[in-house]
Amino acid sequence: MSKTLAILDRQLGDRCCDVSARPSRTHGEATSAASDFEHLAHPVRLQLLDVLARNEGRVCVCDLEAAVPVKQPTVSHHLRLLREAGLIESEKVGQWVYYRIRRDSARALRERVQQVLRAFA
Amino acid sequence: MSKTLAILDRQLGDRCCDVSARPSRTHGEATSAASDFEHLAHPVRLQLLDVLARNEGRVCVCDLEAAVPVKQPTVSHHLRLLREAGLIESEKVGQWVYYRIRRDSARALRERVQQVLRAFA
DNA sequence: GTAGTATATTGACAAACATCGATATACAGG
DNA sequence: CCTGTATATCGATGTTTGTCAATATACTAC
Repeated sequence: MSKTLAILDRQLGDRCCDVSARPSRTHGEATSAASDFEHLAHPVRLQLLDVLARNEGRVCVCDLEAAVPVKQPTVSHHLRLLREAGLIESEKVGQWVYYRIRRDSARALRERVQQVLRAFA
Repeated sequence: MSKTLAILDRQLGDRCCDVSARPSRTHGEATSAASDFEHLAHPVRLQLLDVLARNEGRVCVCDLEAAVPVKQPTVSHHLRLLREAGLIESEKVGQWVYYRIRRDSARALRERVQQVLRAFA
């Protein structure tokens, strides 16, 4: 009766695809969860977040540039993605732009990620 | 003297880019962490893992196909990526192929991910 | 003003990725 | 054998992503 039993009871020669295994989340929910992972799915972005997390509140772009193996426009590109994702914010001071990690967003992200992964392992 | 102080002490007009903010991980380490996230960064893969996690050990491809909004070759494609990542495994039974999640790998993945995210939030 | 520095944006390009139709392979049942 | 079903693979296509040189913008100092 339960969907698990329906699957277990299937024998050789039975019709397949009884469609008893349904996802617990809609595709839309999966898409938004996937976007959390996408933001983290690049080594440069992970390194940028790492540096920002370890240098509270005062890191300019050229410091970040020195920390990763890509050129300045690419650093700006990844910083923009992280900012659009809400994970970092910036403040212009004189000719520099200081970036910092948004701990609240990072924590919320971590909790959403943990919730997804708890269902798998 | 500490790198954090060096950054905080910088004043308007000072030279920027003292390269004092270094990543705590190499680019290689960041690349391997990023690949963990890449495997999870697609809604179809998340839905497949979800169904497999909730239906212990006996889900055939056509059941999975019914659970996601893409065609059968695309399901096979994503299953291959997940298998190559070590997150799932398959067993051929008659004309069907049953997939299951590898709980040990999923748990190891979760722990690596948690370790990365703990550094940010 | 001019010159120099820091950062963002643009535009072009290549590489990677997602998708699917068509086909191949393998198996089951007649 | 042949027919039908389940799954994988191939090949083509369109989309997204990452990268960087060149340029634009904004600021500082003179």
